[in-house]
Amino acid sequence: MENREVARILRETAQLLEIDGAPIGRFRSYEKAAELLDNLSDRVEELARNGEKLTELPGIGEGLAEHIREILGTGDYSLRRKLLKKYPETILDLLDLQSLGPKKVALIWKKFHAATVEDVARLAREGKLRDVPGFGEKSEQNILRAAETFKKAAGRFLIHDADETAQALVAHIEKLGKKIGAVEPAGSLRRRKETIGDLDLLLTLASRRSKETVEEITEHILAFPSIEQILARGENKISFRLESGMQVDVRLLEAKHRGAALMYFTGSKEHNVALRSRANKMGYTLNEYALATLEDEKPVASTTETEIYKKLGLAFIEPELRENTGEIEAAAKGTLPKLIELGDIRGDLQMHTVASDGKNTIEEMALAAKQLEHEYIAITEHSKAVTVANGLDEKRTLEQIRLIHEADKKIEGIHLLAGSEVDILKNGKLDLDDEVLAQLDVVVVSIHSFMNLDPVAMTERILAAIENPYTQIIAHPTGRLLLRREAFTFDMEKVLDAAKKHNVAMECNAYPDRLDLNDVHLRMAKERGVKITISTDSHSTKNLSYIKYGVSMARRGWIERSDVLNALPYEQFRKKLRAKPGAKPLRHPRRKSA
DNA sequence: GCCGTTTTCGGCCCGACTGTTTTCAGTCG
Repeated sequence: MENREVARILRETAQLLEIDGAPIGRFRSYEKAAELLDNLSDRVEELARNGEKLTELPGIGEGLAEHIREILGTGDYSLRRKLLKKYPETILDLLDLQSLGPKKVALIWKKFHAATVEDVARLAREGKLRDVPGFGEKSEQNILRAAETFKKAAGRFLIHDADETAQALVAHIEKLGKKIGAVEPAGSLRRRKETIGDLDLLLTLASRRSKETVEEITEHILAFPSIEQILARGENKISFRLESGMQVDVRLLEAKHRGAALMYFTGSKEHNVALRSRANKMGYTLNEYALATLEDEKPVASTTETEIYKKLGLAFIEPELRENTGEIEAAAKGTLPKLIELGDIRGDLQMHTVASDGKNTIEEMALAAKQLEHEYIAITEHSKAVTVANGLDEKRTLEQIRLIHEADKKIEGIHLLAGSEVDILKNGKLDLDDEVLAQLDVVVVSIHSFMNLDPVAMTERILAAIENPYTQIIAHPTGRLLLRREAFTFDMEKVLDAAKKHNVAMECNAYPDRLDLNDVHLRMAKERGVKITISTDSHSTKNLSYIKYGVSMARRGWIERSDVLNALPYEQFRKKLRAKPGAKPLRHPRRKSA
């Protein structure tokens, strides 16, 4: 059983307990256990099987250890089942409705036995909810709107959609000119998570807060086109929903609070909770305004994040690391990684041209990559098994190799490598003959079919591909498509161990729909010394800039420059890439002037 | 249900906003 499945059962139990009116700490324990498992790189099933003490995990005591064992053993949990006899499972959907929380959901259930979004929406439409204490006409309207949104979308967005929206909003707000200070995204966008729920923007006022300026700023922000609904409008916060369904929160703050606010609203929630607990132990209290002494609430740091971390005895923690997965301990010990940066990237090792399913030619891709200051790229068309993408067979691949090498001679300032994104067939064999594989400069392999194999067969399939002596890089290893398709299930640990053994690199695919490997897997790879490549999988020149999303995912995975093959200069990169059978030593590389 | 530099009992992050309740509970992030 996967960690996230155990976590889901625990989280649902927590929600049901909360609706059931359990004491705050009890359901919090279940919530915390679920968070822990979601972020654990070890499989809890393995830990339990190897007789490891689950109680050594923070927040897991005798009770929860026993519950987790029950879940692993039976696939379900008796308390959850018991609660689900009392409440229908759909009641959990109601918690997703804005303005409804556990208390109100419990009231609605008690009075009407309504437990689906549709039922509650009908009660609201019929004006029956206003008789419940704590509800009124406004609440009914809010519930109706929330029910609409619930139907429309799961409410999460890809990082580049959020990025674009944030840029447009920042540009709009910056038209206020000198009336404001900085406008900057916080929240999960600043942490560079792969999907974003709400957009958090922090607006620093240019001078002391006054009613008139706040009013003027608010009016201007709310004139942003494509606002669908205003959710809140206070002196500190404006919330609205865009037509895309994305919710935006803009916080207005004074410059002296900027560091504390940035920290607070960047999160993650788990990181903040841990920081506040640390602050408490050190005699401080931390909120969105300042770090202050517990004794007399005297502020000691608030303007920059760096000074607040410093007062807490911590090095500055990059936003991508703020998930409470060991970064605070590392910051205290001074052992934080020096994360890879966009500027470290020297090449891009996966892209397509018009020969398969790309939009641009070899030359166009090369020139666009040169603009991004890449030193080298690999052109990697699909192989013949991917018929929908016009994959290349052996003959066309050989011709493509010739064309790439020809273009390489013509184009100055960038090395062009002849690659292929070779399909891993159902049985683990590669989709091109060895003679052709031998002639490629870069062999990237990946799965595009039979994605629902059982975990054992899928693991065997990928291991077979790794053991193939021509394989150099496994592309988008888990096959997930964000918000659309779950990852394949296989034994990542075995795969990574094999990759290490055979010097096969694992890709961090930078395409915003993929971002695969993810942060947790990248960290597992790093711990084993497996090399990483960060590539865009571009299908047009425009996609080449997606490399930044791959870099931020790598940063979330604690990856440093030395872990990444395509952060190496050209010649070193070619030397470090897995050597193929019969490969001649690299002929004296022609010096390419940049 | 967990946990301890105040603690083996009693608290569990904390402040802003909304709507309705005329003094505050519930929700949200």
